[in-house]
Amino acid sequence: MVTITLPDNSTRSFDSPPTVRDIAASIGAGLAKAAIAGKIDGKLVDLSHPVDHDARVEIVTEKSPEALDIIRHSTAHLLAQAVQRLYPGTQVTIGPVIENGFYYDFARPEPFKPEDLPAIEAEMKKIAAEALPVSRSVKSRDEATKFFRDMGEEYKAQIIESIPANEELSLYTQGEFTDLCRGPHVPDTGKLKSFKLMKVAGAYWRGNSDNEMLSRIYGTAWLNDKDLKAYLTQLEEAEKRDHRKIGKQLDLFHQQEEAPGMVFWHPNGWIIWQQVEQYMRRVYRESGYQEVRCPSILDVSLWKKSGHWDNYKDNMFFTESEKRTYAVKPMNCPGHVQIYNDGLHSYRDLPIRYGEFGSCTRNEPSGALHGIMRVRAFTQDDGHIFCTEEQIESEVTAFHEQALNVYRHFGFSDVAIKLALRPEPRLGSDEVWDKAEAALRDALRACGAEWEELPGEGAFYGPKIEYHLKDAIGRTWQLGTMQVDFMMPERLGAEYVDEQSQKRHPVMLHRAIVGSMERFIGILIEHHAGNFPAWLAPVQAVVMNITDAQADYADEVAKALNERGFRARADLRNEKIGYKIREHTLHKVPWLLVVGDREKALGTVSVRALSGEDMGNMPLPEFVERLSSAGVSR
RNA sequence: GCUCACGUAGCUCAGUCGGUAGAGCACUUCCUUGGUAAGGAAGAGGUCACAGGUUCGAUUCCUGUCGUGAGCACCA
Repeated sequence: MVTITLPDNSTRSFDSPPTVRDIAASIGAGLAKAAIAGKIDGKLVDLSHPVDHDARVEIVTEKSPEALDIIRHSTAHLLAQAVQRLYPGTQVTIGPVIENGFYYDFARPEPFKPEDLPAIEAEMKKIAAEALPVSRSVKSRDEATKFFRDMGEEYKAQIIESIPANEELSLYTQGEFTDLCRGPHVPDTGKLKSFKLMKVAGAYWRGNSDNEMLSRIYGTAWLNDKDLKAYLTQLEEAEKRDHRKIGKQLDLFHQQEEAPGMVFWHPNGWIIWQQVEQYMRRVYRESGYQEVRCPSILDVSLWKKSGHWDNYKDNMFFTESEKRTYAVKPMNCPGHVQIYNDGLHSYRDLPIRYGEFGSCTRNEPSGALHGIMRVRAFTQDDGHIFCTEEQIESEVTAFHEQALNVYRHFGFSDVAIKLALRPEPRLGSDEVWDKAEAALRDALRACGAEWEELPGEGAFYGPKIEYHLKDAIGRTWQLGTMQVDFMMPERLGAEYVDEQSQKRHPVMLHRAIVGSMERFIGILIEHHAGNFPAWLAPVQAVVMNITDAQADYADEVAKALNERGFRARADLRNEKIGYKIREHTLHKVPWLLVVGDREKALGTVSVRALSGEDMGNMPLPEFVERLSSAGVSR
């Protein structure tokens, strides 16, 4: 006798152990049909799983939060089966669920091509239509290894060898295809309806670049066609926001072959940069930083002392002169330590905070470059705080507040915090790392923040807090960082004199809010889809005359606006007003001012917002007042 | 760096099964002076990424280099 408790706390008894499917059927035929999997005491299982003891059981249907992952995982198997039907001899490896879909890595001499995808997808649809039942079986380690070796599936055999001995090995079979898998899976392939293969790519076996490259196929899968379509639409939306495209449309910057991973900022783009920089400069000032500036190249000996040479020499640029080797600086911290070291410091001076818009150059691998988001020459809003251990907490909490304010100011309100812990390899003893990690945890706790911990993700000299922001279409970007560093001051000989006249090493905090200016502007472009808030817009207003008769007045209006600190231009071209409006709308100018005979006679402007909204006719001073009160000139 | 794809006018793209290229927009000139998302006409503009090879002939085919894109790996 087995007693089952359902989520509504009702119970059902069975004479012999029922399967999850039996339980669903006993509740209703409709539920049995909709069932995808089950949960026994919170653990996900297949529908065919027997329940041999009293337990709480839940039927997983499309409405359950777990359903999507199961469907995606099963769709990955569907892909593998289709591939093996069409390309016999292809070895299967792994096929996990990822955000929005799944992938499967295959081993074969010829990698898959984009042209192969339609045929594979068609075969998947065919297998889904066959509605093959999916069955689970358990094999011993030796049996399973032999099973896959006999089929020529060397990678699967290797995976089995890496699974801990105490774990059960389960196999899932659908038709002629069997895969090693933890499960659970849908009961039959007919449950898989809304999927699409997206792209092919190379990927290393076990994620290690020393291993052979496999051929990966990415796919997306959803509960229904409507969700699938919505996802594809969202991808199109992301494509429209691409900063490389908008950067070209709005004439913000360009990149060219002779300077891979570097940016040529055009006048429009540089205005945005300056707005961001001036704003961040104010943040430095208001939070007690002194702005400094360091040389771009420094003798390589300094980078050997700091540890950067050991860890990053392959990613640094070097230059030589008169038998000395210099490194183009990849970071600003050693420079800031030199400024700190030039003079004697008392404990009374601490904390000392230096800020710099520091230009860094790193020889990033060519494959890592991406528009202005990942470049070789970039500028950080980089700051370093020299303080005592006791001051860490208050410095970190103050920074935290400041960072959140900045993000809000730029229109980001959804911020997640992560704490990256000690990596391999690293500098320093475990005791020092314990201390550094504890200091950051304490500070976060003091801020009342919630955070996620990322083991192994810290910098080689210290752990770091990371700020991850969500943009307008739900993508996340890591921006700010706060890192505690007990190593660098000692390595580079930074000291202060304490109350007992003893020399001691200060703690160094590395911090950035927007991180790379290039990347941040790229993110701003995509977040706003090019429709910048007026304070960032390269051109805030364009004054357009209707006919030549108002050219002088339009010019006057533009001049008056410029004199009041706004970025305004007059468009006096001999074009129809509709043409000018279209053009400046496409260039995303926040305000379009139309002046004809009426406006000229009355000294007014006719205002049109970027959205197309007609804001009516108003005297120029009133328009200026509106801009000022909207905080546009900051 | 690795795998695959791509590189044609300022931009977006077509095209050439090997006979040195075309559209729209932008640009220049002229006509038009028009009230809220494209008025008309004419003109100019390209060593088809670069370097080799095959060929009577290469933008087209082959090889290499550089760059770009999508992933992987990397991201102090």
